[in-house]
Amino acid sequence: MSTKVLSIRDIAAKANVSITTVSFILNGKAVERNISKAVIERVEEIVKADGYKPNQIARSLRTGNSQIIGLIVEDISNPFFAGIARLLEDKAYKKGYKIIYSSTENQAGKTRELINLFKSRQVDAYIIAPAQGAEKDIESIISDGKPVVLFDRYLPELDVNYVGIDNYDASYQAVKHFIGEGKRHPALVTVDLDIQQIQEREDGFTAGLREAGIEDSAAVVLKVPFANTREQTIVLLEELFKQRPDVDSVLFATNYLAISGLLAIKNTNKIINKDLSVIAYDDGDIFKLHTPQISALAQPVEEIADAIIRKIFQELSATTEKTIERTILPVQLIVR
Amino acid sequence: MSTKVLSIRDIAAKANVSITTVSFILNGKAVERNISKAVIERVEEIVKADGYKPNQIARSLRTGNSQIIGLIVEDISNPFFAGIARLLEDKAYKKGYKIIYSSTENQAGKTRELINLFKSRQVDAYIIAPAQGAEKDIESIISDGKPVVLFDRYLPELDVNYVGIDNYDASYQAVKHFIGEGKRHPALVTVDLDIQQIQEREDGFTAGLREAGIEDSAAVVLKVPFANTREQTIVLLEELFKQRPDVDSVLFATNYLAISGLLAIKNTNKIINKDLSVIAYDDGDIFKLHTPQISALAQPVEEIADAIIRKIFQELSATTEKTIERTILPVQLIVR
DNA sequence: CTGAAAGCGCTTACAG
DNA sequence: CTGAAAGCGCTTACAG
Repeated sequence: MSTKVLSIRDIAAKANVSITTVSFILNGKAVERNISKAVIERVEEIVKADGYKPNQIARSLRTGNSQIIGLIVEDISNPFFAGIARLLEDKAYKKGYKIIYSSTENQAGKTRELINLFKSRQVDAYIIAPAQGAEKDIESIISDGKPVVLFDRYLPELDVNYVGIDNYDASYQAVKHFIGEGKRHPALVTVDLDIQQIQEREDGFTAGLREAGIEDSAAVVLKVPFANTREQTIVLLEELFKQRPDVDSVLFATNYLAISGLLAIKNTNKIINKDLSVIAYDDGDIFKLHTPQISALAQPVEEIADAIIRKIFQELSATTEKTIERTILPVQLIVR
Repeated sequence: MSTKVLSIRDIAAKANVSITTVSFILNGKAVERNISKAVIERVEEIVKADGYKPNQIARSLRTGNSQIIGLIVEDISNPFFAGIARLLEDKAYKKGYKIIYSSTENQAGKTRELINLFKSRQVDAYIIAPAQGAEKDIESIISDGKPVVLFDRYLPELDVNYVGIDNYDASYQAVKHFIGEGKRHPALVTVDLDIQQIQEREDGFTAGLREAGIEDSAAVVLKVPFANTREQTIVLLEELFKQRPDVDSVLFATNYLAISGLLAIKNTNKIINKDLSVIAYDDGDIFKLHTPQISALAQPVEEIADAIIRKIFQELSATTEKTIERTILPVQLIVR
């Protein structure tokens, strides 16, 4: 039943040459090795006819690289990460690289396991939206000399490539928009993670308020526990709207918080755009389709994916010293 | 800069034993090999202290398996596939397996490349939502003796495990619901792919109409080209609603068609639930959040993932003859 | 123009 | 209770 898989040895035998010759032909070094046209053609024909594919495992063991890039995100089913993953996959594919990905659920332990897994699979480069606490593990791959690009979340202690957005400015834009609409009581609904990016989203928010002459003490900031189920979050938000009826605008710091928030608002008697302005981080179909449509801080996903891939391949082909690059991309407020 | 990676040889040297002994200890065969407690402890301590991880590439080359399952879907950024991927990832992880995934964009050529890639990486099993035309390639992995489970799409010519839903009955339920609401002119918006699953969705629809005494000739079925951009699809749908003002209910055969459809309906003067009943295949946040909420044919994703994983691991541990299993799960119409 | 041989880091049948 | 050695399928420095 299990058909025998061909090896380079089989091809060499069929073609009456050594495996060395076959290997050189397969790796495009036939010309530089002055292998005769006749032999090249003979071997290529046999390879094609038999559908021979070199065993990448053996090749990896020998060469130490794998043509695989490891991608580590918090949750691949989050549309933002799924979208980035898809873009990275396309772009890497065109250069002959594959992406393998896995979710960490924002646990440093799981991140460590994944990094170890990827290490033991000899991935050639890493793209990581890191969980807090993963610093040591990330350092270890950097010191292995592998290209590493962090995105979405930044680890300040680490001297490493990063592609992200200007979270501070994004939140600031959002508040400015609220104030421009005459709102005086904006709220921020964020997550209780101690992540630089999340902190920046809050800082931009409070800075915007301060500029508008609204005191810090008047600011409404709700930090939703990361581990909450959606149902728990909805209850929490309903409570917020009940206790603070003066809130006239809300900025949601993540797309899933915005979704919970919209569901919570449905259960109140607040009417969006009349009683309450809403802006969500990350754009998506869901905000376009909502009635009314929801304004969003759209991350430039295409540019993010481009910047990541560019840096990865720059380092993969680097002969010279690597330079750390931090790319901060602007976010566009889409008003609807 | 690049710290030296440890090998089993280094550990053996440090512990003053042979690599054979280290290997047996690492693979939990220390007891059956009667290795002394002292040696076991010494080796384990060194392994731990040095953070040694066996090179999986070498292990794969030697054993012929990889503890990796390959997942091939049409588009990982589609929420249905992203959700399934995440569930499979969790379930496989618990059994010590990793999932690697890639998107085919429904092209047989890309499917072939991916299968070849996975083959050359020696994945242990395959989970595939197959594109039409991939039959030969799938046959080749089956004849390699690897476990294969298809899902979402079925290839009738192939004698292979499958996990799917009862598409015929789902569409039939939807039509029945429309008729129960007094609708007499249901439309089906589907895709022009020649896939069994899509055909079944149409067959259930027309069967429901026929049962209600509505003639085939009166049925409105729009087949949207697969390659359409969203904008093209929206134009097409607006055209449909203009030309067939009698349509009083619509079943969308995929989640992305429903999204385009809802956007198109926004541009007409039709009011959902008043002028037009809507049911979408695949449930999601987007339908829950829409105003009004949209009824959906919810695929039992958890059950689908469970059935796939169960079959995969059953075959991976199979000592006896494998039996082909086809699991068809019921779909629930969620009326909103 | 071409090949024999070493070696990547493991596992395991065999021997003692 | 433990180890020497073969071999998985490649790549490549070296030799001719």
